[in-house]
Amino acid sequence: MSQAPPPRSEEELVRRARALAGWTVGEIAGAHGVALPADTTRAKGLVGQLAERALGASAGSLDEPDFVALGIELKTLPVRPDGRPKESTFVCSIRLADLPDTDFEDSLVWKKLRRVLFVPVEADPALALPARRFGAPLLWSPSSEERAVLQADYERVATLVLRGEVEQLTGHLGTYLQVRPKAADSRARRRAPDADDGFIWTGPRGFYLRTRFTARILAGLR
Amino acid sequence: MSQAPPPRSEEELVRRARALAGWTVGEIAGAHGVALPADTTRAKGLVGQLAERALGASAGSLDEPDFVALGIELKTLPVRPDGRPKESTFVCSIRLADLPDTDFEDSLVWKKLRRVLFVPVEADPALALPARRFGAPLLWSPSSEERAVLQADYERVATLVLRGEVEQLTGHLGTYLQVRPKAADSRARRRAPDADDGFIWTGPRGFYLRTRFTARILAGLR
DNA sequence: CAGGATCCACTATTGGATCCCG
DNA sequence: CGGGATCCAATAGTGGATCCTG
Repeated sequence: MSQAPPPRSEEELVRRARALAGWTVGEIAGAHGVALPADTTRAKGLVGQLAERALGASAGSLDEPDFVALGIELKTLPVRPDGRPKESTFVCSIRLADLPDTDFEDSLVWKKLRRVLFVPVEADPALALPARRFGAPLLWSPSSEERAVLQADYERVATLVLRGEVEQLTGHLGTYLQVRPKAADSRARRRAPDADDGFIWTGPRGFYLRTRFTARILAGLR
Repeated sequence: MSQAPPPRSEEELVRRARALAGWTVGEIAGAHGVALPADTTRAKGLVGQLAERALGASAGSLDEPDFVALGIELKTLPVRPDGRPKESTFVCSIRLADLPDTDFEDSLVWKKLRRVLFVPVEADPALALPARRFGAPLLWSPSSEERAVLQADYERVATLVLRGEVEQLTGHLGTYLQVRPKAADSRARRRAPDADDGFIWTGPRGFYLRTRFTARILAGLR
């Protein structure tokens, strides 16, 4: 399986992403020697990982954006036939124990969202996975208003965790940044601080960008 | 059919509305000699008119709140078993021709929403109409934030009408104040200004309060 | 018709549950 | 597990259609 070298500049990364546009998932998978399951249920995440390979993302970066040297995070975005995103976008897991001690500026959320390369991919269920096409990429940074909303969403979550109210962390929270379960299944458990000095077990959660937020971004409504 | 005299003060109106709470629609209808259809489909609006009678609203006020002397508008609010409203709340019809010339301060929307007496009424489909109970009333005025949002919603509509874009007036518009059809049926037509000096025919529309807005109000989330 | 509203088929959104890879 | 995500049942929202009274 081939893996492209890291792009040396933002321009190079954007050139590569533009070159991807119009090709199908099947074509790109073939070019990189990646096998595609027939069933999309068995392929969750594969298109994202394929895009990483094709664009030269540093594989397995943990607390950093995908393109570490460029400070750019890569996100594939499943889009409907009309171009609007279908799903929310995973940002990062929530470290419940660290959250109250981490300012937004220093958070992984902010590190990843400061600059994002969105790569749309067709996700019409009527299209078989190999037939789906990559679309024109969008290199995005939040406006000051967007940043303020993201920060407010983050701080609301941090406050709840600080107060030990982790069970209030549901998908209802957040204007742009949403909180959702992030686990293989609902039986997974993590320790979280409780209201006193102890801890409680709760389901692991992640930060996601709401679909309507990425829809605004793609639509160029700034 | 009996009709209560107008209340002489806000306090008297609220006393009457509180006295209504707990009684059923059937009981109040009986007390006022009003017949109730068996079918709720044939009774649309009747509970609202019954509440007007019972509380002494000035019948047939047009461009004024129901209690003209008090400046208070009466709205019955159909609520689910858990107390949350089921439907949006009609405010007033949209006079398409006048809208662009009328500031929010002078609008019928603002005249009616400045002060509203909400009277909840059970609206669980499992309950027959006569068995549905009136709930505890809430005398409400918009906070400054709420007013600002209502005004922004209003002005967005006014702008679209001014530009002749009446076909953009759909239920999607508005954070708190929604635009919806307001007619006996979909064949009804009204004249509306077009982009030039002429007019086009379009369906009559009204301003409504979104269900989520009245839900916030009832929940006391201010 | 304007004011008082609700019905309901359809679509869109929600958010908890789940799946692959290394 | 953490990073890459999507699935899908249930709920909420939409808005056209409709109904009564004066």
